[in-house]
Amino acid sequence: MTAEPTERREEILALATRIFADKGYASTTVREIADSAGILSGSLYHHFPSKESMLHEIMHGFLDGTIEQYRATLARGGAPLDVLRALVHDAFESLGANPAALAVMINEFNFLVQFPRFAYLREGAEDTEQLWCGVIEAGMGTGDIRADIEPRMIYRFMRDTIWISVRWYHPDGRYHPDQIADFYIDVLLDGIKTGPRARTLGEP
Amino acid sequence: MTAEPTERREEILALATRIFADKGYASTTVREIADSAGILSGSLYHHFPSKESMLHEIMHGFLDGTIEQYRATLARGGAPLDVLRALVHDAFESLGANPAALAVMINEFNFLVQFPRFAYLREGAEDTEQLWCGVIEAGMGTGDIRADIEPRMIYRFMRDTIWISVRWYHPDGRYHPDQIADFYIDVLLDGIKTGPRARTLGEP
DNA sequence: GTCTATATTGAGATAGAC
DNA sequence: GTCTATCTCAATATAGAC
Repeated sequence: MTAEPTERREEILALATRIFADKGYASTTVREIADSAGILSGSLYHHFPSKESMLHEIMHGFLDGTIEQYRATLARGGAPLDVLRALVHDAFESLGANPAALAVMINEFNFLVQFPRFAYLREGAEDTEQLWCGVIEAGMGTGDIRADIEPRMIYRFMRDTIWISVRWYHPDGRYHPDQIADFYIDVLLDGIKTGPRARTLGEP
Repeated sequence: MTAEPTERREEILALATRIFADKGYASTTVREIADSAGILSGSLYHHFPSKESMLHEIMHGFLDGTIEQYRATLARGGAPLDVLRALVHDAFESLGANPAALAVMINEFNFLVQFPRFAYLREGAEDTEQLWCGVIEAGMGTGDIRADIEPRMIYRFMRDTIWISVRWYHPDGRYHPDQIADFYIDVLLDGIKTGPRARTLGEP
């Protein structure tokens, strides 16, 4: 059931991820996946027990990877605002590393999370929320972040605005994920109005 | 083909909109829609020629409604920052009026827009983008909005962050769309850092 | 306006040869 | 590891009675 990760498997899974991201999981047929891999649909079942198992692998891979990165950042410690900046960088990095997997995640999450066999999605999301909110609350404690908003609202606002950028992000574009992260942090912390706090994309 | 809008039709379309929003268009069956209306699947075809025609009606209804509102706001004129605020209010109003229709729109847009018969989606999106960008550029001209970012980036950032809030917005919640709009404008224009420009949700 | 009954297609999945 | 061939089921849609 949990087959060893061969190169061919990974290759097919990457193809499936892209198609799921483009068309949506439900609208994707196993025949399309097989076509893109240059094989027939039946041959897919040598690598994966089902279409859904591919989705599980994609979700698990993405969730586990990002959470691990967040924990490492948190473990390094630092001032709340700095940790928050680092988390934003982590998020954009995972976005840049596998935009298709993230697209699948944000497109299918709400629908899948209702099924018991996808319960791990909710757990992962809640763990992540706890982690971010802890940092935001710390920032409110030090007076760096406005405390008149619920930390959860700030977190979800940040998460969604970062994640949604996958819809226009192109890995081959002119900006590196780190640049985009810096820019995003500026806009989020200082707003889009003119003022002395603003910083441009051109600066390092 | 284009049937007159009876009450029963509208009722069924509203039910379909909610289910499309919850499960996704592709994962929704005509049987589920019929079930929720208390009829059998075959009976749906007395009201609509196909499942896809329901989707078209939902999309058209939402797009046409919001664009009309935007145009009316623009026609009233005013200072760029004030018009921008009014547009944000419009957006949250259309979100509050029919969250399910908006959810369908943002969930299915990217997939559907590739099909020629959904080309009007792209046209509507482009018209809207032009409209907002004109206001943003005017705001840059008056020096109210930082001019080191492309207007299109600002627009898409605003649009996506507003639209995505449909995922946690509850029509029966404690906040009126206008309140949320005010709050959003504050955060977007002034950022989440502490400072004299910040305003709380409590104020009118 | 809804039901009964059914046509038709396309999907995910399987068994065994190569 | 892939192909051939096929099974099975569920989905959209239709025709005509009530």
